[in-house]
Amino acid sequence: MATLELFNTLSGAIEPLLPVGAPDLRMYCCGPTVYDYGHIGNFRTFLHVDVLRRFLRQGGIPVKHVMNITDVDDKIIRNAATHGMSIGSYSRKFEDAFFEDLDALGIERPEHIPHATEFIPEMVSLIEELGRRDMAYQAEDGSWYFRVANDGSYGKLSKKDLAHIEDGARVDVDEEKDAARDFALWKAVKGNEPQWETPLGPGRPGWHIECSAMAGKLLGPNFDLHAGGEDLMFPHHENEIAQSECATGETFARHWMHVRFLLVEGRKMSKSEGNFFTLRDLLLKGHRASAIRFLLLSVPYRNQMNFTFDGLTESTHAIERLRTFHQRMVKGGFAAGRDAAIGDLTHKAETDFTAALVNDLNTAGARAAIFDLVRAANSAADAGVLRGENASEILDVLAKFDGIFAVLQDRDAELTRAALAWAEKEGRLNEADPDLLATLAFSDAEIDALVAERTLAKRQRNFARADAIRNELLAKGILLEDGKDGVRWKRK
RNA sequence: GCACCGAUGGCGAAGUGGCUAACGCGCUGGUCUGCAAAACCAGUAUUCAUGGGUUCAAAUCCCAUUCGGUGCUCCA
Repeated sequence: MATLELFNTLSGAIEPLLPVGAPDLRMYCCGPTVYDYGHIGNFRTFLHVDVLRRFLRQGGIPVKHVMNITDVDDKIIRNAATHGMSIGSYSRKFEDAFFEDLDALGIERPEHIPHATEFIPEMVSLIEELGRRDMAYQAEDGSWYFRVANDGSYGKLSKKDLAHIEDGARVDVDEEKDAARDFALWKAVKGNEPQWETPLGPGRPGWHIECSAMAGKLLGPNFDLHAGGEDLMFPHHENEIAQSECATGETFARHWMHVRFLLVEGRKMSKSEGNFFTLRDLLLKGHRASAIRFLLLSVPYRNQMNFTFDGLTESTHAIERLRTFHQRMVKGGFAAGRDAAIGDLTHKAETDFTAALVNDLNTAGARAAIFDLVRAANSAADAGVLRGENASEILDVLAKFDGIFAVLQDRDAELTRAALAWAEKEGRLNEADPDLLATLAFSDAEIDALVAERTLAKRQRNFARADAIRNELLAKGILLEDGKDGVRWKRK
């Protein structure tokens, strides 16, 4: 397979991404700070990183992927206090929720998931090394800061005009720091906040040093790729580079991938705009996990994407079509043999699919290649030209597609039920869509009984009664489909 | 204020110098059906925000304008 060509923020150019110095591709992706439930903007980033790792592995490149969990920070401390919970149990709760959400969205687990609080000694030695190299200093209150002025290459990732930032009115003036843009490596303890006794003095780590310590420990001083949301580019990633490279003298990550922001209904997602959604919010409204995944992947990672409810409906329909087509191929019943023209189209779809992803992970293009195949194959099947061997070749291509997009297997109902069970436990069932609840409250047995009655009515050509039952079920969100093999029903 | 990104059909969106501007959804028509639904098929932008320029050739490059978004501060 051709080598993936991925945009590199550091160089500003599209470059091949290959493992260097190790058989597997070593990558680090900034994980969540577990202070609340994840929102769909968070998941857009993790979803696109998931596509990256799935595609690399599909191309035969093993991946060593590290994603951290920030389990101590100001927001966790604040929220835990207001909920009367310990820091540990509070962050644990949201970490568990985060992984449930990743599973619901079909996001694979990284190979390593380190917790910030487990790497305090590594952070301390990193800061000590920076101190020895005159890149860090301790302020009067005991906090440690990074001395930006001594780092000649500071700003190389975000290409900031540093002089301008220094003049900026929005940088807080901190009495403790030597320079406004110096950033905290180690925070001296305040009050009874969580703290660690270390050679640096008592305190807790700054945010940026966590990632440098964990990436350095698990991936080595230099590695292949560092990924994250675009907002992390500055200052977080810039600071990671500064700390790591000044301490080790080596290039930190060679390749940097940034996923662009998500808009919701055309505006930046924010609680005050009323367009802030967690994954759980959407599941409770009756949207399917698969549709959310598919929609968030439908726009390539480097483009800003507008998340809308119309888009969610569209994705739901698109997935239905793909699943129906997949079932048609699985079911088979085609004449033996192979049609050469369909075989060529199948091969072209596969080639186009891979070519799109090789080209800076063009997920929209990859999707289009598969829909081309769906249309061509359906036409061929309708015309009776599609043969058994064609179907199995097509299934291979669909497997390749689903190895990246992961939407063909229908786990949606199960995931929605899980979300409802969670809402019930949290006393938030009132946030669920009433229609969704009504539909789920209707038992399968009740539905089956009505469907049977309707089938009987139809056989007696009592269409008025049959249609009345169909409408009654429809009003409760149950759709009936009369197929050749009997009646199929599904919840809307 | 400074910096950066974007503007493609009803909606979402690919395409970044050269065949009829992908693909999805929607819509319209058709097949199927007792009628529907579902599924499938077909059709659906002479044109790429606006104005100028470069070129044999521009949605694609350059300049200006308008609008939208983002960063500079915790944020995926």
